Amino acid sequence: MSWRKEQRRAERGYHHGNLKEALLQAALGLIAEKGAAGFTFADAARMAGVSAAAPYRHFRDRDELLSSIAQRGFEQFEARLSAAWDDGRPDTVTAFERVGKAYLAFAREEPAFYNAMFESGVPVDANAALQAASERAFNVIRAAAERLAALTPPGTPRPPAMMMALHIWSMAHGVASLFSRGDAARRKLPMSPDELLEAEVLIYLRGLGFPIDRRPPAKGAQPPPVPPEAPSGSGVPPGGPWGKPK
Amino acid sequence: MSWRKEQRRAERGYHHGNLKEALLQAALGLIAEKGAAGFTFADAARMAGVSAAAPYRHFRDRDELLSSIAQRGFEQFEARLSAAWDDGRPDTVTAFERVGKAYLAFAREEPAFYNAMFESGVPVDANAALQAASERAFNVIRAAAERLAALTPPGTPRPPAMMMALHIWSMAHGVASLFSRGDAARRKLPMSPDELLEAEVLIYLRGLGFPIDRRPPAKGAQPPPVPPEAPSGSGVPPGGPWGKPK
DNA sequence: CGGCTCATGTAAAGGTCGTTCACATGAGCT
DNA sequence: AGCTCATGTGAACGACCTTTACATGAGCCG
Repeated sequence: MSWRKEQRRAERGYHHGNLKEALLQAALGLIAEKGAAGFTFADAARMAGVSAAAPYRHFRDRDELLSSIAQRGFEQFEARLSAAWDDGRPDTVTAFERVGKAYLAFAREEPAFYNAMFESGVPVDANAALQAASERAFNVIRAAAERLAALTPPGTPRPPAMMMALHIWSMAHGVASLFSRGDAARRKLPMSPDELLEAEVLIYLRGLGFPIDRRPPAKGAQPPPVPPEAPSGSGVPPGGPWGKPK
Repeated sequence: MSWRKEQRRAERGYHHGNLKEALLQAALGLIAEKGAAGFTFADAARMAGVSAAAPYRHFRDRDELLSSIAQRGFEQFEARLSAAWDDGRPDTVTAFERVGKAYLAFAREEPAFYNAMFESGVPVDANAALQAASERAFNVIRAAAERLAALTPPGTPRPPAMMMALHIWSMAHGVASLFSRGDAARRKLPMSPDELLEAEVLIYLRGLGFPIDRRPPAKGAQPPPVPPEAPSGSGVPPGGPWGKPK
């Protein structure tokens, strides 16, 4: 079994050259497989082909590696939410919906990052950079909420954007955490997490007075979902995010 | 250091007498202190005054202890949600709100249970009893949603109760998980988690067509009778869940 | 009352981890 | 060519999880 290590050594020499990056990648894979709790520093080192002590040249301890991953996660998260938001194009509500979907997509497609960010026990304030990254990601939601709040139809009280942002975040995180990942996904559901979240957000927005028409996740092209920022006078249209009344 | 063990032995004899229960209690305390990840089987044994191997007479392994705790947690959770629901008294909406508060209160007051139930990585289906307990707890929310759905004002489409229940659960879990516990609570908020969730649920319910007046837990009842509910010190000022429009 | 049995506890040992420390290596600069 | 310092190694420590062989004694049976 030792030839393996010798071979590695032969291949890459005494110095790895890019160990820090290799460790981050290895950890990412391991977390995706076994969760942040199951991931071990030693495994990451083995996977990178170095001794168990080597990682300590690049990370103070296991927790620092974990919080580095969480930080990167928040950065990618911000990028994806930003892209989804696309500065509110083509219209605010549609873009807002897209952000919600992007949230779930990230949780689903990047389980390792999501795990490190929200389920690993790494405190948000473990690290200034981590905290900053986390806030930048949240600020995407916050900015979107700001724009949405500014659109409240006349006659309706305008909700604080911060509160809206927190609400949306809690919905997205709740759905992702309960129904959309790992063993949590084993709960039997009458609909997909995406549909669940979409309906939830639409109902919520309607509760705020937004004129939301019925339009689940369907793609069947209807008229432009919401005419560009023109609050139609209609109250609560028939139908609803969940389909036809019974 | 060994006199300690000897003394324990002297106090209680070779056989502990109630080790299983003692281990559960010890684990509960340790989880509350250091989280499910930080809790160790050995520590629990030490705390109960037995050798490290003794717990294996009562639990197959560490995970089984954890899932036992999760199961008990779901049982107590169900009890508290049921009590809060109180079969919909005095009126459905008020009782529903109370369930939401009870959810957060449980997450806050029983961090060890909540941790074991939702954040420990124990899969819900690790154990048939665990899964059953989890479903019973959810069924309280589901039953409440059912009653609420039956109340939808005429002319409004009736949402599926199951979906409502899942929405409410995701909101409560999202708020609890992000803002109401441990280091997550370190995020700075413009309002308390309780207020946040309450506003969120009210807005959601309004989105479903419920005639929610713009003032959550207040006592001065308007159309819906809200007699003597404890004001619960909610700091939500008049003017709706979010305050006055600007 | 005496003895048997089996649930319950103990000690010891093997394996894995996280972490530290003294030492080895070699890449890059002078 | 030689020096230096970042980077990697191996060995060692203590803690944990888990298994195994053995010890204890509570409860039952005759």
